Amino acid sequence: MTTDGVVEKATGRARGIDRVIGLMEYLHRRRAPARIADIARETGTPRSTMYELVNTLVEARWLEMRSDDGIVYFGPAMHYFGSDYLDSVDLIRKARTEVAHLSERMGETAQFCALEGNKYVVVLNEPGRRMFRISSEVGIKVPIPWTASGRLLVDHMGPSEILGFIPEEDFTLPDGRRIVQEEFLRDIAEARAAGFVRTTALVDRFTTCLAAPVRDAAGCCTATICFVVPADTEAEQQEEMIRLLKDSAARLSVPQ
Amino acid sequence: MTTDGVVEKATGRARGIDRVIGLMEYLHRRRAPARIADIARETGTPRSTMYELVNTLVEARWLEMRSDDGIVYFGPAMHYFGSDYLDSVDLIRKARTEVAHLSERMGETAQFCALEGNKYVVVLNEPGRRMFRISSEVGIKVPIPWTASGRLLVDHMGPSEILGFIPEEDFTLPDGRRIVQEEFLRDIAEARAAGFVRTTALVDRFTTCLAAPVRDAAGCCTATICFVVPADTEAEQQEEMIRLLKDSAARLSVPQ
DNA sequence: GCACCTTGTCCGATATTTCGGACTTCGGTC
DNA sequence: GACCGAAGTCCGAAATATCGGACAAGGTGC
Repeated sequence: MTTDGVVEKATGRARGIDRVIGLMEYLHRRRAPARIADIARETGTPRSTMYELVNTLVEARWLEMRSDDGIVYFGPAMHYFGSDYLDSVDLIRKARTEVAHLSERMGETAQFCALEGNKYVVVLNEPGRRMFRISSEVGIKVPIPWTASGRLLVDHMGPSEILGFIPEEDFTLPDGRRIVQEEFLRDIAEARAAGFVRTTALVDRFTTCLAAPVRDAAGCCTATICFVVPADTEAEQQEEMIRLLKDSAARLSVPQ
Repeated sequence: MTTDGVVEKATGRARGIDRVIGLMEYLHRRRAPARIADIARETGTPRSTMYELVNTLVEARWLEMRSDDGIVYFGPAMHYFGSDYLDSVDLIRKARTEVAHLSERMGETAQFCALEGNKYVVVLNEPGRRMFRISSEVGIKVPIPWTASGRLLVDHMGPSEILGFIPEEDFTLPDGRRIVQEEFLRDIAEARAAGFVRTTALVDRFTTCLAAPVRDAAGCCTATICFVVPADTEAEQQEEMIRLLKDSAARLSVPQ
């Protein structure tokens, strides 16, 4: 994966701001500090340009030098801006409280998820108290059929609309298995009727995901709130989690 | 307040990236969505340039159009990058758990604070359950003497070093009152001995702040964890909070 | 010691981005 | 209905940011 998105003219010249966007998105995909030269190579940016830009960004604290060895990653300024964003969106602000309560109460990973285009993203993630934390990565796009929440987030569409909306290749799981479209559509209908959804061993063999829909005034599922737990979690405990999720989801939803 | 920081050549020309940094910092200071024309004026950027940049940033989801009326504010990408930052810093990741527990347990606002240069900043803020939430703003620089935590964060320095480190004008509170330097130094010594600090009615007349120090291997206070509560909170409850803070702080500190 | 690779800095040329200003809409006010 | 200000778009000119390549400083393997 190289340039992606950076519009270069024929000469290979690009605006600094476009280079910076490419750089930040690269770091986000990578989810780990990177060497400047690597960033330059992977984003298709000339080395001298990248050094120049990184210096500017480090000064602004958008990036941070790690282990003063030419390794950089996101800096505190990104957290401050992101925090401003979370505070500015009413639904997300309320969801933070809910997710925190859920995670604290059950000691399991709780999340708040939504659609971004035709992909699923985790918006909020509060890890549980487990040693080996089960949790997806915030802000990473994932095919809709790979997730429990995905089955709720498209439930306002008709079957053909859903299949038109989700790219064909998204029905193939990371391990190569295929999700049968009819089963997927059936899951969606059942989830809608039940007011929650449960999936087990979808992307991860030992994980169960429980999710409840957050609905807007039109009854459209705009987001979900969910637990991510080990697949062998006691049935009774799962029932309690579903109750809690439904309560939280109701508080976040616009009363019908 | 205009340009601030944006290095303009004599002609008034500046790099796009510098303009963008100015724009984001303006929004952060403002803490509210802004009209594009206002951003341009307030940051000293030509209007046509600002429109161009905002379009680019909206497309990248760094900014978001609010109410499609030319009003913009931070977008989800900032949250994703900020989230990556939080996860990448070990101390902050641990502090998130502590702050969440504290806030949940007592129902009051809990925070994790640090120094940024010679100013104090709130890094993590978990609001309590109060109707009128008492809470400072994440990522906003505040003079050290205005805060309880500030009295811990400089306790590795000598008196003259401290007074040299903190700008003279930072001893003046927002309402014009002066903090006497000798008293400030005494507070610091007492706080160090007690292992916590309490301040009341410093910036805000009705607020008490309780803080405990997080120390590194050298015993230097690199951060604090604190509660922000109404000044009339029962003494007994405050004692419990102090106990909780000390426990949390100990878990975050490097064992001496 | 030598060859080789990587990191980081520096410099001049030129392709391009920024900038100012003109212009069109739109909405409100008198 | 005329006037005014604000929002947004468009365009050509020129100041300059980006780029390639050269270079120095380390580090490593043989």
